[in-house]
Amino acid sequence: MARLPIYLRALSSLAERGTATVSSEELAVAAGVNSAKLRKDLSHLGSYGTRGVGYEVEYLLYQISRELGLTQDWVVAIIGVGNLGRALAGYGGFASRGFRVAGLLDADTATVGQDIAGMTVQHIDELETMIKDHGVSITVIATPASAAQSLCDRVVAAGVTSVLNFAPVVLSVPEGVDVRKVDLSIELQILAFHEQRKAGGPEENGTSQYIEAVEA
Amino acid sequence: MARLPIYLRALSSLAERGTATVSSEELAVAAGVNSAKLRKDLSHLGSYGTRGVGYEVEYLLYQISRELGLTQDWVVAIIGVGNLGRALAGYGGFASRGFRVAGLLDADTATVGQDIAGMTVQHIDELETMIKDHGVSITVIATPASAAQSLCDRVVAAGVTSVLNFAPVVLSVPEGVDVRKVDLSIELQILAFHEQRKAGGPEENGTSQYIEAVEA
DNA sequence: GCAACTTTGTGCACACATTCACAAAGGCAT
DNA sequence: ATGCCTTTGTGAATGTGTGCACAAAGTTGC
Ligand SMILES: NC(=O)c1ccc[n+]([C@@H]2O[C@H](COP(=O)([O-])OP(=O)(O)OC[C@H]3O[C@@H](n4cnc5c(N)ncnc54)[C@H](O)[C@@H]3O)[C@@H](O)[C@H]2O)c1
Ligand SMILES: NC(=O)c1ccc[n+]([C@@H]2O[C@H](COP(=O)([O-])OP(=O)(O)OC[C@H]3O[C@@H](n4cnc5c(N)ncnc54)[C@H](O)[C@@H]3O)[C@@H](O)[C@H]2O)c1
Repeated sequence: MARLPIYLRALSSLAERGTATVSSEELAVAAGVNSAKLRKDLSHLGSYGTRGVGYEVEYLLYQISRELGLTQDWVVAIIGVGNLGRALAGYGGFASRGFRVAGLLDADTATVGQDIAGMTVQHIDELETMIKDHGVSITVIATPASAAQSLCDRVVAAGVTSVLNFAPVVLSVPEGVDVRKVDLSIELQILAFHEQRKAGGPEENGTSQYIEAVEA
Repeated sequence: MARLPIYLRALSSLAERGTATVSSEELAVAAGVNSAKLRKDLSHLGSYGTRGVGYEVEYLLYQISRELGLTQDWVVAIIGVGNLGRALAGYGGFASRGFRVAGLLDADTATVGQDIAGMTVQHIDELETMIKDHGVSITVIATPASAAQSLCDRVVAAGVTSVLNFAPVVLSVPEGVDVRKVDLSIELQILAFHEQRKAGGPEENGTSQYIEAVEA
């Protein structure tokens, strides 16, 4: 379930504050969801709550981590070390959740060899070698859209079955490979859509030059 | 509908290639969705297709842009000019869709005054002034989690009703304000979850030190 | 021990999204 | 014109997610 990471974060925050147990209602508020939904989500992992009391924070933390596969480390490679790739490379939020960046790869000869966040950028020709040698299981693509599909094909051919894509293209992959997409432009467009609704209201017209006939 | 931006991108790509009309089937493949779903989505905007032929690319492009509110410009402010904020500031994909970055704001005195992507970083104290003077309608928060909620409160108080949040916290806002969240760590965790499923399969056990009793 | 209280886990109803399948609609060739 | 062929738009069936509401379960106080 896609909400487990949010619960995990809320629980971590509670654990740091020294809270021992938490009710579904409290945790739901912290996670920004309905308490019934939270209980239903958690019940899918098993019965980890105590009626009349709530959930033991540390125990639930462990169970969710295990369910998400965070009790083991995952090896990540970042392809494309431009503006975005650099930001990702230097981001501390990955390592803290068991995601280890094994390497950075780029095609630009001026970028290859640079030291970024304690790593040396390698040439994209090393891609397959790096995946095999470091046991990379998740690949992040942060290149221009034009290069994304062929790079995706290469990492899939090298055995990677999880890809996080920042390029604004729909990647096509064989069955069994998971692609998740982060597209800031789409997020902004969705905000703009709602913003327009709020401002304009339900005034449905203004097709301007395209309208030719109107029915009664 | 959240898929319209994807259709928009596919259509733009077709338009560049000089395609005049496209069938729901072709467009669905390009967007990575089912063709019936695509037709139903488009039918919510009105009847813009021609039976036996398909959809006129330019016309549909305009209709979707209008529906999404992209026929007007939206003014964006970016708060927090760190690793991520810099990448966003320099990203060309915003301007090309009618999102104009009006300003960059930060609290760090070493960052304030720097020129980034043709803009001078302003001090966060200028936040309210900037929002009013430039008519900012969408705010991007790219600060550490600890500062996000109070900054969010400030922009909402200043009249902004759309926020794109990169900080790993659940922002609480009054009704009528839209918040969208981009959380890379969550994306990676979801990939890890599926990766574990693929590798481990349905071997459900291994609760290790926590297990105490097992039923038959 | 017992009763009152709290909180979980879940049955149920409802809303919404997805997909299939097909009739109606329009273009095109003859 | 006429009939065939393609493709839309949508009814209906199915699936999925959400939230209410409550009984069962467990705790705490007396
Ligand atoms: N910067 C942002 O805030 C932002 C926001 C949304 C989406 N994106 C998307 O993320 C991607 C990267 O954005 P960016 O701003 O970092 O772009 P960028 O141009 O700064 O960086 C792209 C990097 O990819 C490298 N590259 C190009 N072809 C390659 C190849 N075949 N193999 C390996 N590396 C290759 C380039 O050398 C460059 O270093 C783009 O697709 C962009 O649309 C970026
Ligand atoms: N870098 C990434 O790839 C990445 C990935 C996922 C999430 N994030 C999240 O995005 C946010 C920013 O990440 P980053 O890597 O750019 O961090 P960063 O530390 O590089 O940048 C944060 C910036 O915010 C500024 N800031 C702090 N408090 C402020 C305030 N009160 N008002 C205005 N500005 C303030 C700081 O001066 C700094 O310039 C963080 O919450 C991080 O968790 C980053």
